[in-house]
Amino acid sequence: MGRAPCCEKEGLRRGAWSPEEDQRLVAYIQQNGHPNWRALPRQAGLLRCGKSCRLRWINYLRPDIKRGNFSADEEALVVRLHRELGNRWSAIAAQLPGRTDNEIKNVWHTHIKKRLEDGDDGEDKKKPRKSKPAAAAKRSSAAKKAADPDAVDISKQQQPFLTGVAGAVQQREQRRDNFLHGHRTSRGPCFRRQLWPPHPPSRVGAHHQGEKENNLSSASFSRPSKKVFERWWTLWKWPFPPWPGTWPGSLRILFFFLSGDKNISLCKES
DNA sequence: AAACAGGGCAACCGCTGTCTG
DNA sequence: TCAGACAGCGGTTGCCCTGTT
Repeated sequence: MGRAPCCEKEGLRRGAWSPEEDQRLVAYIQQNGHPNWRALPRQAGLLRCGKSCRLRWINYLRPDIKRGNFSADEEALVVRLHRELGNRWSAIAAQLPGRTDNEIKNVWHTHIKKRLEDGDDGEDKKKPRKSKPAAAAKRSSAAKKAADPDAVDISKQQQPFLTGVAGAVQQREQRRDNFLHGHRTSRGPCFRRQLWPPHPPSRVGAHHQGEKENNLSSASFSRPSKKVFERWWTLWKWPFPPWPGTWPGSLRILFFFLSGDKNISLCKES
């Protein structure tokens, strides 16, 4: 089965994002969320591929991104998780709030891996990795300036704007993120079947209803379709994810099933 | 001061899994 | 059951920056 390209290649910008593009993307997501990445660039007036927009948002513009060097504790956690999970960067990222899978992957390949190869197990020695001062912060703006001589430093000019966006978007995403993080950030059926039902109904509902209606409120929770629920039931024989110790949360999921209440809190209990 | 090499990170690419109709 | 469409994942690449000679 062939696959259509994710976007028309002609006439689309590539490479480093300009501050103006960033601002457009953030403003659009603030207003509408991102129910459909493919349609987003057109609707937001961006000459970018939907995948590119998604990546930019997830890896750079998202308000809850933590910038700066990894602490020794974070690195140790990455080492330990990598030992347990392998190269499942998104699963590792799920355990490090504010860090993206891409960032963790880069840090692993550029710093941690080398240190481990040199005999440092990464857990005993709590020294932070050596860093080039402000290099990371410089890079993105420098790249933009290279692409656009009139570009300004995002870190100064846009941060207040982005911070303002943070509240609205974060609130909107929070409920869904807490519940879905484990699923969405995992890859492959094996992992999902170990930790989650194959199709958490909330994700299914959110994803597809959001696509159809293209509005943010519908991109939050919704009751799963009959078909989805039947498949889920067939695979698990039980409407709850089989997590030990999570039944209170699961009971809320049951309530969610029965009530279809979109406002129910589904935060996973720790 | 200039040239070069390597490091570091953002972005891209190709693929997979899962959905709906 | 199948085809088409989508989001998301991990691997890879390109380019800028920094340190060294």
